[in-house]
Amino acid sequence: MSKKDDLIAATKELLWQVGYESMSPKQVLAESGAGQGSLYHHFEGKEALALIALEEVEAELRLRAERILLGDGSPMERIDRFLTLERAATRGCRIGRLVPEVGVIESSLHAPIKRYFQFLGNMIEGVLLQAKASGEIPEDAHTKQITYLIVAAVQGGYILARAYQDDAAMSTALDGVRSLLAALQQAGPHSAPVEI
Amino acid sequence: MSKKDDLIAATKELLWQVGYESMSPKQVLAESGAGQGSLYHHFEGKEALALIALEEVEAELRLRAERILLGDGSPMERIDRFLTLERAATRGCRIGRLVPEVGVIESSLHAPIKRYFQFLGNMIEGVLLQAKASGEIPEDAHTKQITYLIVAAVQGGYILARAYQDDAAMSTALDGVRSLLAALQQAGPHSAPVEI
DNA sequence: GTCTATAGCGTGATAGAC
DNA sequence: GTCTATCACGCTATAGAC
Repeated sequence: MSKKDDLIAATKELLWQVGYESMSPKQVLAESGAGQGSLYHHFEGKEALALIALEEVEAELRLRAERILLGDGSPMERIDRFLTLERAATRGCRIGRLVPEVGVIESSLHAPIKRYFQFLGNMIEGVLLQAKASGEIPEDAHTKQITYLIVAAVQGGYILARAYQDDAAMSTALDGVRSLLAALQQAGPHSAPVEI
Repeated sequence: MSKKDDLIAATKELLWQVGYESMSPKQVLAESGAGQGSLYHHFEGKEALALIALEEVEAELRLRAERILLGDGSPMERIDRFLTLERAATRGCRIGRLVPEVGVIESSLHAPIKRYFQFLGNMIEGVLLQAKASGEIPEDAHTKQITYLIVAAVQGGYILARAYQDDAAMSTALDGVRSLLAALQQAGPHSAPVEI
């Protein structure tokens, strides 16, 4: 099982660093120390290997989010802890960075990506509903919109940090969310959110 | 000048659709109808062609943002119009979609990208400062953080829409920003934003 | 289960005719 | 200024020895 695991580990790293389309089996072999045959013995090809690797990444990120969002503290404290998580901002999101690639969206790799965002959204919205129930945020706050905003701000924060080549850009964007959520918590129960 | 322009137009389209690393000169030739020699007569190579194309995209997106953010209406109305701009959400941002690629960030293509985000940030923050001056938002609102949040929400909105394969996901995220900005406008002048 | 060798194709770029 | 023909190389995948 050793070489197989080495191949998966190398693929996880390369998917993060160079993405799927630009990741060559040759690079995977070099990074893992395996020979040509090992890859095609254990996996049907590049896509099958990437799928296994990506599903592992998905599990890791889900676990990290779960630990915080189902952890200690009031609902809004947990949201805040999620927003202040330490992230390798300029490296980009291990899952979100793959989304622009056509070869990802139009292949089996789309499934774990969509699943991850759905999971994260459900998790965050659940916490926001708790915050509403406990009175931390107004009754009429739009939890679905705020959920999507939080996820988008994280993803966009990665993009900004990479564009500026500066981790701080992501923190600034996420502090913006925290700042507006703080204002929401101060607002009365009838703060007239946007109509759709 | 005809074939040269055709090559640039084809490159702009392909940069959007498949990105930089996965865009082959062969594709550009097919899409533009030009022959092999035309590309290398007018440009030094793939990177030089992509740079010209990307600078044109940059100019187009700057112009679009400028028209809205320096246009009619109160400052916060203009921000709102920027957030409700019609966007090809599932296609992704023509500039932001290139950011995850190593070959983009580590090449001459990085410059127009960074420049665009700086321009957009300056523009939005300028409008937020006007909003502050006119009393539309509280004196102590953190304009830089909110600026970064707005840009990140747009970029992340594109990612979400593409991950879900649903344009509505982006609108929902941006409605989240609009909703929180509306709450901010309702809030008093001492709404205690997050401390950094 | 792991390796080396190699196939078949597409890439980015060049040469040189018209 | 535009074209076709071609180069050297790297890609994904397969074959077959050990």
